[in-house]
Amino acid sequence: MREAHHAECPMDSLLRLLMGPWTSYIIWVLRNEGPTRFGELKRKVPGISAKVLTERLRMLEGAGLITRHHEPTIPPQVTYALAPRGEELRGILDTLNSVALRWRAEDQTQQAQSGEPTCVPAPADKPATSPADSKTVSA
Amino acid sequence: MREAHHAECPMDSLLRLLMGPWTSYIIWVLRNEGPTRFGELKRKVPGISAKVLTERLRMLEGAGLITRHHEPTIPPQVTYALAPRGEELRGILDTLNSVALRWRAEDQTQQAQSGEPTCVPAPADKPATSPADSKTVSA
DNA sequence: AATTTCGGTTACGAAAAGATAACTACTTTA
DNA sequence: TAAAGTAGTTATCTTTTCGTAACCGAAATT
Repeated sequence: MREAHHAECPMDSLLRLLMGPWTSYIIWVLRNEGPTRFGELKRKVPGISAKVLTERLRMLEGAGLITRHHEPTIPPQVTYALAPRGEELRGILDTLNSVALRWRAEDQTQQAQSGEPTCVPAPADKPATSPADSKTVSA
Repeated sequence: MREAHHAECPMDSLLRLLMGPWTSYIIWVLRNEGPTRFGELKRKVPGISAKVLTERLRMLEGAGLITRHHEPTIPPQVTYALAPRGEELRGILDTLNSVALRWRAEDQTQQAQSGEPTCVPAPADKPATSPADSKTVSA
């Protein structure tokens, strides 16, 4: 019902995709941690259930934002990573993050990020598989 | 429950704010149409109910993204507009829109935006953002 | 031999969100 | 006099979503 109203708008579709409660956080974790396995991802996203995590992952995969690599070993290993399109989102997420950081700093009218948890652990993230730096920093 | 997990992350808070079903669309309309009255806004967002629209508007206002100008005339006129912080989001929304547009074009592997509805009517938007008349009645 | 691990899926109940409609106050219009 | 319009609010009902728990197969571990 909600997706039938103005789904013809590309941005709205994208926004609608990114809109789910955990969606952005999952992308954020993948962005910061690099390729991550299901269980580890679940551990990284504190309160999420396997059901919702699977659901979001499937949605994201269907949208081409992440990839799913299934290693059919006996304890199966499923690794998720940002797809090229997910990588394209990095610039936007970074910009959004800087805006959010700035606003918070303005709200505090004082120190921006002193000992504050920044959610983005390190600028030098794990070069797990994608050594390609943010080449799509558009904004 | 959902907002207690990692609400300390500025970006997640912002994402969480932008996340609501109609939220982004409202900002988008305000961005494209300029200051808009409640009824007109409701007409611009096809399937929204007054309840949800009010709720989103209040939330957005509380976050400082939009302003609410209440003219206490007899048929009351309430006009909503992007606040400075809402304006700051324009770049991000534009980038996101261009990404969405590009992806859609890639999906079609052919013409990008021929006769497609673009959701962003005109780059030359209404300059009605003068802060002189927006008193911001504050809740 | 039984349990644990891994990456899920399924069913079920609870909770949250949303839709709908009625109602507010006041003026203008028919 | 009655209806419409403006900007909502409130209540109730329905829909959707979410969390929890159980379960899956097979191999490794205890």
